[in-house]
Amino acid sequence: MQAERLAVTPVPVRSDRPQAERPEEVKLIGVARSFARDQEIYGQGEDAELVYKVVSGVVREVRMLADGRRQIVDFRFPGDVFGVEPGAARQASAEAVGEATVIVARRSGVVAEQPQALWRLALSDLARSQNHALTLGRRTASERVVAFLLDLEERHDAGEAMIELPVSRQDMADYLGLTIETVSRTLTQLQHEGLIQLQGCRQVRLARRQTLCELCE
Amino acid sequence: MQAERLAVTPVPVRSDRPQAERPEEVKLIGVARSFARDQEIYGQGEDAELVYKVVSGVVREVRMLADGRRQIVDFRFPGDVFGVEPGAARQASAEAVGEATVIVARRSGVVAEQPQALWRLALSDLARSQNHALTLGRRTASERVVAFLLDLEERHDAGEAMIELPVSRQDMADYLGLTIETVSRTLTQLQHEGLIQLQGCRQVRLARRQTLCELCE
DNA sequence: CGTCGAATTGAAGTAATTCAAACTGTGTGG
DNA sequence: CCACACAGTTTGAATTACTTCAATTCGACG
Repeated sequence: MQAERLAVTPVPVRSDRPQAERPEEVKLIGVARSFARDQEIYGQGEDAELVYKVVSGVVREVRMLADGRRQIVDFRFPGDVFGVEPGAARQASAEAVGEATVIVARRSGVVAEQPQALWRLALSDLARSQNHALTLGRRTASERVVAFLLDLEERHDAGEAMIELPVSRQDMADYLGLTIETVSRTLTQLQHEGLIQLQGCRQVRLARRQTLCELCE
Repeated sequence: MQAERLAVTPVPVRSDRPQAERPEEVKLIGVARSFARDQEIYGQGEDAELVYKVVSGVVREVRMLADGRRQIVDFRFPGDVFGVEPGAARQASAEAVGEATVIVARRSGVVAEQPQALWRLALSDLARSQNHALTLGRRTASERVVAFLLDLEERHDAGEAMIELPVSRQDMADYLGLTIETVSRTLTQLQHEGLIQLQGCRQVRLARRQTLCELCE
């Protein structure tokens, strides 16, 4: 786990993202740290004095029940800031999905310097979360999977036809409130229906965009 | 729908709520408006230039799918501020659950005067929403209902034994991602297990608190 | 007392889960 | 370079929690 000083954020702004979604970038100046696959960045209940920005890799925010049931509350991609909490204690834990590196900064400093940007961030996270609640509460398995794929594509770098699934089936399942088997079955079913094409288990091409979008209303 | 000028907020702060949850009250100065049962306060897609504070009654925030499936994203009780959005357009609609009166203010004014309080509000709404996602994604029907009852009790005014269910079975169902029948069955089942006592369909007493809490971990 | 919307209860159906087995692909050591 | 091992994924069959559809009951209100 190396640590080095970094000038501001060297992360390219994704150009395809609508401006409303990224109103102003939160700028983090701090130390870079790398985490191994599945390594915990912070844990539920810990002190929430640090905030983070993804440089590379993917991070998942996780809430767990005592018996091990797991809900992934959101994924964080390069450029995303995470770890800002309402109270002193972390409500969720954060883990590196694969190898990931993040910039770490003190919460207090960022709050003092960029209150506006942090507020916007909280509001857009809230909107995302409420959307997620709609998915979890009212959509069927295939609607959930399609919603996830479309969200991925929207947050994805380029407009390439082939998008990379950055997370395992288990992570998809824990994000979508399903089991790994249901996710897998749903993907192959979508493929049979000609709505997507899978290439290995980590590459998807979305076909018939229109139909896919309609599936999520 | 009467409208009159109101001095600051005449709403009593709930004393039982932990301080961390209500770090600083957002103060709204504005016009009071009353809404009839099921009346829309604002609709999905409308311009989000106003913010609201509940004076009396209960408000639900609703997201809908095209075919009518409905997810209640949160309930707002007296003292709660709602309607602050990340963008220009409303992501959800808000409706009065029963007769309700709210204070209305311009977003821009509140943002200018109380950025800090609004930020805290957004963060605590986010925490609530992520918790809700855990419930919707990973909890069973009885766990969901118990979680709802405990949340209600926590937000409830006094420490009275009997708590009033402020919403219909349909609203509970749409909040918990269940059907009205499942909610009803679950409540009677909890009663048979001696975990709650129902008095009519709007009054509940929580018994065996410890066991109830353990059900939600 | 009768009416009407809301809630409860019952029976049948189903989407998703669970349990179990087979497959795939990737890295490792012979 | 091939064979093996192993983790992740896919597929299958049986089960189940929740839904759906259909009555029935409750309770507030004229």
